[in-house]
Amino acid sequence: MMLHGVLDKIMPAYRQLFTRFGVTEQQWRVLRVLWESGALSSIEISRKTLLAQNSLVGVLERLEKKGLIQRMRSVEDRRHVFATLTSSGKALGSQVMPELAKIHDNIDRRLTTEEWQQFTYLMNRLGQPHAASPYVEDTPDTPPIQETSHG
Amino acid sequence: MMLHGVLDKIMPAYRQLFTRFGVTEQQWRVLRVLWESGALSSIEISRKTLLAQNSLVGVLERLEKKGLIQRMRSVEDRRHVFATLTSSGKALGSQVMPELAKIHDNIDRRLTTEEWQQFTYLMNRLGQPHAASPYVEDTPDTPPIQETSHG
DNA sequence: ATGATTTACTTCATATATGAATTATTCAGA
DNA sequence: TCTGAATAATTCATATATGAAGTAAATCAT
Repeated sequence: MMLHGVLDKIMPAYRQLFTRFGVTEQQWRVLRVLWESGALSSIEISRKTLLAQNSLVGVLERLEKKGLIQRMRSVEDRRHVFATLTSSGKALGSQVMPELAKIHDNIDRRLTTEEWQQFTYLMNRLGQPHAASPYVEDTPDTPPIQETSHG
Repeated sequence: MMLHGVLDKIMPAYRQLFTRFGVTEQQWRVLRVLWESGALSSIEISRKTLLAQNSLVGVLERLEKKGLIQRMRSVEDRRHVFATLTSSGKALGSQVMPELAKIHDNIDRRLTTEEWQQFTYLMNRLGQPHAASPYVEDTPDTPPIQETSHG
């Protein structure tokens, strides 16, 4: 509940910025990872943005419709669909970045460096189920392979 | 992003429980506050559950359709719509509670008491815009209502 | 009182989120 | 080689999330 509360308080500022540039938060997340990593397959984008594959389909569609990205199937493995930024997609990035930095900076200043470390530490702990507990998180009969995604 | 990551990791366990009982997480949030507070107006439910009014409309509709709650307009102020639990709504609550406690307990154990205090502290700080910044967040005149628990 | 506002709720259009099922490919094993 | 399991992407149905607009009922200022 507290997590939702914090998100409800910090996201509007971001959302307000993105809508001013005609994209949504999720769409921006995709643009961002593309900006940083170049061409990525849908599944890689999914991992980096924490957006589910099926949700991602629509996001990519809308981004392509806006002319910000381009999709194409891989030649080696035709199951993969790669996405790349178009020139206008890159342009949008450089326009939003400075404004984004302001918001990001403000949030950064809300905690000290030490507190941010604490924050990261606590978030990691919260994400891991308690070991000495009878409770078992949804890991049916999956082999001892460490889950990488979110579900 | 980290906040999303944590939510993605802790929510599935809850969701799995709720779907087993035929309700969604949001629907449960509503049931829970009703269980605790009795009859509540839509706007009060909205505040306590952090669900937007317009989203809440649908949630309440579906809960009513399932026979778990009942809606009726206030007589004093006919703008208010109050919701109350039906007998089966209460029954569901007592069924889910124990299971819910297990999950909640496991999450509770992931941090020590001190760490939980740290957590609460950091979350509050994160929700408040940095004072000495030119950046202004849209904070109307909402009174300083303090959230009590993390469950 | 009465028009202008505000308040509580609802509706709309659009964008996700989620779990289940499909499709197209690739891969592994008899 | 042929078949069945595994992958990556997509589709579907249903439930929200969000911002904007609309309604009806209460309040305020004049």
